Amino acid sequence: MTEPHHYLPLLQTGRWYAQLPADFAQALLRMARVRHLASGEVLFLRDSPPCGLYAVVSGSIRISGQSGRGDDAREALLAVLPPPQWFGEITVFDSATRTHHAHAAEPSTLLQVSQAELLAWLHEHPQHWRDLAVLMADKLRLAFQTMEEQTVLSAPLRLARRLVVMAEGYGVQSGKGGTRRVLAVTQQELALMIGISRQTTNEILKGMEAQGVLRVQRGGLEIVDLPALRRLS
Amino acid sequence: MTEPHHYLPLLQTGRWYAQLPADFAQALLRMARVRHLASGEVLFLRDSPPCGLYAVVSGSIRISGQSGRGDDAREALLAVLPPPQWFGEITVFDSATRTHHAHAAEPSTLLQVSQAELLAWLHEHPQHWRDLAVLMADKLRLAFQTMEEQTVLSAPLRLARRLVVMAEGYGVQSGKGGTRRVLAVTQQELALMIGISRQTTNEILKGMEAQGVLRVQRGGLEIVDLPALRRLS
DNA sequence: CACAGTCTGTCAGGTACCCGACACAAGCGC
DNA sequence: GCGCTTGTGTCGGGTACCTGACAGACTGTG
Repeated sequence: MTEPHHYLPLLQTGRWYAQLPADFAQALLRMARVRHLASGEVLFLRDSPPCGLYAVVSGSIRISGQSGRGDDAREALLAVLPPPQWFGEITVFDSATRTHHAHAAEPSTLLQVSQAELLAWLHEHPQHWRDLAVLMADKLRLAFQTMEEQTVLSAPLRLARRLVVMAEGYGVQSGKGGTRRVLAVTQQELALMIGISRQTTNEILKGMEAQGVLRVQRGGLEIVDLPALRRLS
Repeated sequence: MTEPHHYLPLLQTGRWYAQLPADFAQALLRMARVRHLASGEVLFLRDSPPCGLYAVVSGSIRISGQSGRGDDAREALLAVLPPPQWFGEITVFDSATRTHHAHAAEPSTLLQVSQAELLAWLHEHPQHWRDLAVLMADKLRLAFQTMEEQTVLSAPLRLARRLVVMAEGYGVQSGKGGTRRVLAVTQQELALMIGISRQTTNEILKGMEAQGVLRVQRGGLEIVDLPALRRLS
């Protein structure tokens, strides 16, 4: 499984990659090299220099940050990215430092396209800057939506919406790709994502379980009735 | 003042525009046309089709959204953009609908670059897709930072940070451009931006005033000690 | 197997913030 | 000048959510 092109079928299920012009899609795969990460291993840290563009092809990557240094440091979890999500594109554009930490949440496999190689290729094919920017546009739309929900909605609604987004793979699925019924995320992690306590998360989840919307399991949960979950928000 | 090039000196004080390659900077100005908006006038609404790229050159533009339709609609205010901020670029990349409403907060002047003209020009100069994308990258970085603060920090800290960001013109100033000492924003608007109530906002501001960090005025506030404000966060 | 580590479930007490209410001040049209 | 609208200042009661604590369940490891 060290051949990047092995993952083409998987990547094709991603909305962004599937809609790329063929030459760009092929070039990305050609430039990519496969990397394996052990559980918890660091991919990059906040404020570190650019190291290219990545795609998750197995496992999942925790994207996190932490505000407040020292002992009162509180972790903020932005997302846990599942395959076939692409990430790390901001620094390709501005060559500045990383906005977040990226760790493997479990043993994971990535495709890495090196910054230098990608820049060189885009220099030769500048019309594809736009295609890469579309990836960023998708994230900005998602970020705006999340920000608005965070300021306006109550904790139960935020949690319901977040579960919907996660079930849909952060909008990454292309059409019939279907949704994830089982989300392997602890209650603690959900709490960090939406900015509430672990206890409150548990209480809300239990309430949803009582309504038959989902089933709580150890280390995750299973979504039973996604339409109902969507209706909750 | 109907000549776009009249605003060149102002635009040059913006970090993004100032760093653009000369041909792109000139082309934007050449394609721009001047638009005047009365106070409260609508520029575009959420979900409306693309209408191009804008720059505020006088007055200010309220970027807002609203979650929850019907009577329980709560407004969320994303930002009140001052000159020389550029905005509206997401739809240039993906041709999808607007993410927010845009109203004039006061009598305002804008430069508008039409979607079709800009796309045609970029088709001829594709290497400048990257430069436009840098504008989006700046916003995504700011959005990530805001999201993290929103989930991790308490109301007083969020308010302090927001005031710092606003004083610095949302990071738009280039170097010595200096900071805005007077922010023309009501307590109600501040409350909507950081997701707290008007009353709490008032209480926090009064506390800061007691510390001599700022002065509260009708319809706005004056920042007296920006370093102290920064220290509060 | 025993044991440690991690995750879940639940309670009780505290508090940050919300909501409704109302008085007051400043600007704006007539 | 007068009233009208918009924004500020402040209070008191309610509640959503937090913190800390601890017991129980599951899982991997020696």
